[in-house]
Amino acid sequence: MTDNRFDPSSADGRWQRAWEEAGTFVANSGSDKPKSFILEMFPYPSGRIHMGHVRNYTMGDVLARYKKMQGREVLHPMGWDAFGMPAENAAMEKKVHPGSWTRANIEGMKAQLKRIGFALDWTREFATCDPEYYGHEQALFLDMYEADLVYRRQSEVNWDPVDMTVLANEQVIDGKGWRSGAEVEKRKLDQWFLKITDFAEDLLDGLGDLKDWPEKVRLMQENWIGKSSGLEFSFDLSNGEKLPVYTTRPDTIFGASFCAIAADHPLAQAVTAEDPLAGPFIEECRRGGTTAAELETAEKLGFRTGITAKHPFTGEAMPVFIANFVLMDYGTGAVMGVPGHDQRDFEFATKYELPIQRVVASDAGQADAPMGDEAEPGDGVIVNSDFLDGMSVEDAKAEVIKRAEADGWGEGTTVWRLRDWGVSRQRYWGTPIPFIHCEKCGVVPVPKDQLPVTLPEDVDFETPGNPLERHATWGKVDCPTCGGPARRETDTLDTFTNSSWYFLRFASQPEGTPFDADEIAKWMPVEHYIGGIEHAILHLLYARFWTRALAHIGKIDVKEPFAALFTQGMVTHETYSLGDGSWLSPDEVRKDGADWVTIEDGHPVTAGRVVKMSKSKKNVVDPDYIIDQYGADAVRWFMLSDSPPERDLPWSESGIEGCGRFVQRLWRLFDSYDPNASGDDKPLARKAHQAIVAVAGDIEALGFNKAVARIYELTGAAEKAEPSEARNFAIRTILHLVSPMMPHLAEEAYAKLGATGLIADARWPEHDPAMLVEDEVTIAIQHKGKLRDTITAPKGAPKEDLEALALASENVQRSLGGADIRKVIVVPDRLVNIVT
RNA sequence: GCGGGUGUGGCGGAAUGGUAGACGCCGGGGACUUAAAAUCCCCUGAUCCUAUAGAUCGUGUGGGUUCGAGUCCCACCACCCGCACCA
Repeated sequence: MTDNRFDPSSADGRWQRAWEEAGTFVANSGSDKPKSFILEMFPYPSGRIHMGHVRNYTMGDVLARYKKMQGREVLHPMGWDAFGMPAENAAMEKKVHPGSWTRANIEGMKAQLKRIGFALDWTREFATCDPEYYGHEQALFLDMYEADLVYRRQSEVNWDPVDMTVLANEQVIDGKGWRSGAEVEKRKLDQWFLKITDFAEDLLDGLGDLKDWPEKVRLMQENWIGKSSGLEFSFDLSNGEKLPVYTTRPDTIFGASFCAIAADHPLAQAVTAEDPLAGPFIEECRRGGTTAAELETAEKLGFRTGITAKHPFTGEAMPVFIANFVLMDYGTGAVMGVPGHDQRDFEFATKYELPIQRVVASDAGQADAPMGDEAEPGDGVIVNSDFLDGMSVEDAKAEVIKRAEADGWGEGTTVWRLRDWGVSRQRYWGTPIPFIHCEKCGVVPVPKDQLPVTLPEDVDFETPGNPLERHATWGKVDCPTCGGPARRETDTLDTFTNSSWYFLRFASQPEGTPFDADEIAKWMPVEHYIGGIEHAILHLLYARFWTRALAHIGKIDVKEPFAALFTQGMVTHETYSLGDGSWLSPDEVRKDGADWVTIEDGHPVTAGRVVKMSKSKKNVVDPDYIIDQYGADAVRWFMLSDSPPERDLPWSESGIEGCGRFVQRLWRLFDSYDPNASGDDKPLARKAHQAIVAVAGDIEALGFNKAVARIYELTGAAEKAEPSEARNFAIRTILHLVSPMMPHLAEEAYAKLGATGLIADARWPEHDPAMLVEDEVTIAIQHKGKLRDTITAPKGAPKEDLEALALASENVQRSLGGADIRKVIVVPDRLVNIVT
């Protein structure tokens, strides 16, 4: 009895070793082939590879293998985004060192990745927590410092007054510290910043060149950078001072009825000295977290300062409020309130009973139309505004700016929503910021020959806060300038800096320097960058910024790091819960008829919504376990099938079973290959040629689900066909088309069919253009916009013939019922539509 | 709250403004088998019907443009992602 089953448990490892021994996927920068740099966002070593990683890396892998088949020299590397908070949390909870926890995770996850058979160049692997890597990062940071792209200033953090520690936004839950439960306060600290705003205009302009980025990501970045033009001017205040404000709606200036300033505005501080009630209000504003979402959803609160501002045109005295929704970081930290045409101002004015004046209307006749129960921020005609009356919003903006500039009390300015990037973290497990504080010399950079500034190993996490700060000796150094006693900077860099240049280190990793510009030039930009949509703004913007900054200081000659971006969807799974709200994992439940019950004792289970796999909801499946059952190729196939890659992929047991079956189905098809078969089968040969073109197109567009569907179709056709040369051609074609997706099965079958060498080194099949064209097409016939019949006609048949054939149809005649034909629309090779 | 996205059979989805539901999963029926697994074949949006080479309805909801709309336009609903210290 011949065993015609494919056995992944022996084949997977065998071919993975074969690739490794042959160095099949080691990138050769010296090759004269055209280069392709395929990159997926590197993982944080959290402990185990999850299905989301598998999906992400499978997509990149198919592309990498496909590009290789197209004759490209491919760089497809992997590494570890290894700094970050979870390692410190593990240290606190499990009493393990963040470093050893991270290293152990990397080892385990690397083994998991290797089992999936990814075409990765492991020779370039590194972790961002390697002193070598972060040392180079420190050098680059110092380069940026020298180029005046780094500075220090005060900035707010979430402060836990009980744990006496800085909290990440994630650690603030409903305004309270996650561990202590104490009400979080905003506190100002001296912190390090990168001048990303220097590149605001360029980062915005650059989006226009990113044709192969999703439109939505470009839009999000555009809105994030937030270029706006408006008027900056000063109100004369009743206390004799001036209050500079910025507005994007100078056209509505006649509708202004109050001014609002941020709680940490200098004027607010001044008010505190005179009004005993101001202090407590500012304290109130200081409570709670620092996130924009929190600030904007919080109730709008104001404090009447008693100061008034004089309207520049009407001379009217308007009250000045301290308000919790005004941001000190944006514009001047003060705004004019126009309740009629700004929703936030509207709510504020309603609450504090301030006048709401219409100054924009749908037309001039509507000047006295009453305001509804919300603001009207839209376009219209200016009314009730003296010399602006009758102008469009746009003209009025220009007119007010013109008058302000002519009269010298204000000027048109551009303001960016984008703020400089605060990179200071008061944490241990990150890149030490390479500076030294000297009482005599101030803030002094660590000399480059003393890099890397490495993290001390002997740290404790018994108490919250930054272990670097309380380390007995690490911080004590001599000042590099004067030699006197000094202290190391204890802040570490935001982990987003680690991921802002790792792709450059993948492309080139010399020993003494971060990278070599000539090597970089060979590989960059990344041809395809694949990762989650959650990185649409921050990571991608920071990486674009670092690339520009490094180009600006002459380190590289690359403008945009990622030529094409693809954002893949999440892997989701149904959730299971008991009545008490506790979650159950998929392997704790089974289906009993239409219901779900626990395997253990048959307790009824509620099957809940399909959501992203997460440990907290227990709706996870472990890749290792699935590979044990079905092999790597079935898992890879599942990751690519059915769901479009940019959308969520619902994991299902029946789905992976189907994939497992298809692996065997293909194996039987390959097994049925008859080298002695003869004879033609033109329709099948045509399908094969069409598939070569279609699957290539699908892969290049990252439409893996469509490529999969086409392979199913061709497989079905080949299975049904009688043995022939054409059928053999179809089988060989399927083998090649499927090889980037199911590489282990493909290698096994390739060898079985008598080929020498690896299919991983093979070329994408050639197609015959003459074989792509169909002879006959099916034409739809519509009457009254509905399908009445279909006819078969030669491709390219003239309109008159199609019309005649359509009218000859019995169904069509019945539908017409003798009605007069007014018009016949013929779309060649597609349809005939009869209009009566 | 602000910015961005998604919505099509029981499920995942396909469809340059031109035959809605390709392909897969589930389900039903049959073949093979002592039986099962595996495999193979057929059916599978809903309703009506004289059961058909018929009709009507149907792509989140409500309108609109068009000979023709899942696709374009307007308004809405639901869910998802991001909001600068999660990565």
